[in-house]
Amino acid sequence: MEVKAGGGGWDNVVELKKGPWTPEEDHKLLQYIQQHGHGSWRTLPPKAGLQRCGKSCRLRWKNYLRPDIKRGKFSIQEEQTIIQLHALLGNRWSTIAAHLPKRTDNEIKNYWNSHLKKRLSNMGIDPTTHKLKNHAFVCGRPHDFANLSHMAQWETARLEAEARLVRDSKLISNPSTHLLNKPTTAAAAPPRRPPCLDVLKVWAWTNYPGKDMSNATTPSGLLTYNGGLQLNLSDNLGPIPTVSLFDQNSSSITNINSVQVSSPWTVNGPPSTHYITMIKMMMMMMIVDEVKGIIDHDYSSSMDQIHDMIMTNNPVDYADPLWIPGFMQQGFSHLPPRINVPQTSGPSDNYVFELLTLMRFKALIAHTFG
DNA sequence: AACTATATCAACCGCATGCTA
DNA sequence: TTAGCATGCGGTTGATATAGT
Repeated sequence: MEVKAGGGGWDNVVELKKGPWTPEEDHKLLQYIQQHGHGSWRTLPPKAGLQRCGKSCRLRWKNYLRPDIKRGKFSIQEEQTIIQLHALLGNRWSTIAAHLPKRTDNEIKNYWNSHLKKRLSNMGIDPTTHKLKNHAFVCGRPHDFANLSHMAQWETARLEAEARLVRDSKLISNPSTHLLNKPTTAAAAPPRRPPCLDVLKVWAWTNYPGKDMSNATTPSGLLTYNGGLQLNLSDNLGPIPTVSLFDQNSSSITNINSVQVSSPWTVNGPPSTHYITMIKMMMMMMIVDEVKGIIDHDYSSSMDQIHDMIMTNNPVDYADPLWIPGFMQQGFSHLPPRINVPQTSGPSDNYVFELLTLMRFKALIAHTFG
C-alpha cells in the first residue's frame, strides 16, 4: 500500500505515525539532527529511526525542538510588532515571524487567532482591515471606548497615511495606472513631487500621533530638525551630490559632526542622535527608490552598518560608497515636518524601535512594489 | 463532582514555490 | 520547456486544558 502523508509528495511509506510526538520520538529527532544536521527531510525519518513523514519531522523541529525557540507569554512589544506587521502584511506569518526573533510562524499565527484578533475586535477594530468599526461606540463602556478609540484612530490614521503613500508612489512610479487609465502627455504633466517626502511625512506622523504634520513646510533646499540640525541639499551638484549634516550651534561645517555622503562614505566621531536620525531618514529615501527600481543598489548591507553604528555607538568608517538616489539632486518644493528626536545619545530602545520602523517601511514598500 | 463551553496550540493537509534534471 | 521532487506556507482540525455553571 502506498500512503501519501501530507501534501506536496513528501513521503511514500507504509504505516506512518501521526498525532502528538512522544518524548522518545523527540529525543531521536533531536539526537539525529544534532549529530548529522537535518539534511533531506524526506530521507531523515528512517535514518533517525522514526516512523514519521519527513514533513512531520521538519514541523516538529521547526516549531518545537529547535534550540533557539522562545516559548511563553508574548511581551507588549511583541504584541505591538505583530499587530503592526499584520496591518501591513496581512496573514503572512512567516514574514511576520522573521521580525520576531525566536518565535515561530505557527506560534504567532495561533497567538493572533486566539488573542490578538479578539482583542482588536473588542476594541472596535476590524482585525482584517485594521480599521475602526462604525458601530464601535454603540458597544462597550464609554470610558473604555474613549481610550481604545484613541488607539484605534491612531492606528487607522497610520494605515491611511501609509495607504496614501503607496497610492501616490504608485501613481508617480507608474503613470499608466492613473485613475481611469487616461492617457497623459508628458509635456502637460506638472512636475512630480519626489515620493520620498511622503515617506518622511508619514514617518513623522506615525512616530508622533496626534500632531498634524500635513501642513508643515520649511525653506526649499534645507531640512531643519528640532531647531538644531540641518540637512543641506545643494542644487548645484555634480554626478555625486554632497550632503552635509551640520549642527546649528557649531561655528562651521568643518569642525562638527558632519557626514559627507559621497564616495566613500566616512563617519567621523561618535554619532549624535540627530546625526543618526538624519542618516536613517536618508536611508529611507534611498530604500524607497531602491525597491522601486529607480536606483540600482542594494542597501541591505548599509542598513546593517547603520545598525552596528547605532548599537555600538562607535566611530565607523565604511569603505563602500553609498550611492545617492537621483531625486536628491532635484530641488525640494515640499519638505518634511519637524521631528522631535531623542535628546540623549547612545543606543536605546528608541533606536531599535526606529530601526524596526525602518525595516517595516522596507517591507511595506517591497510588498507594494515587489 | 459532573457536565458543558470555550480557549489554546500542536499537528495535519493541500497548495504554492523553487530547484534541478 | 517541462516534469518531478523538496520544501515552505497558511488554513484548518482536533486533542487537551481551563473556566463556567
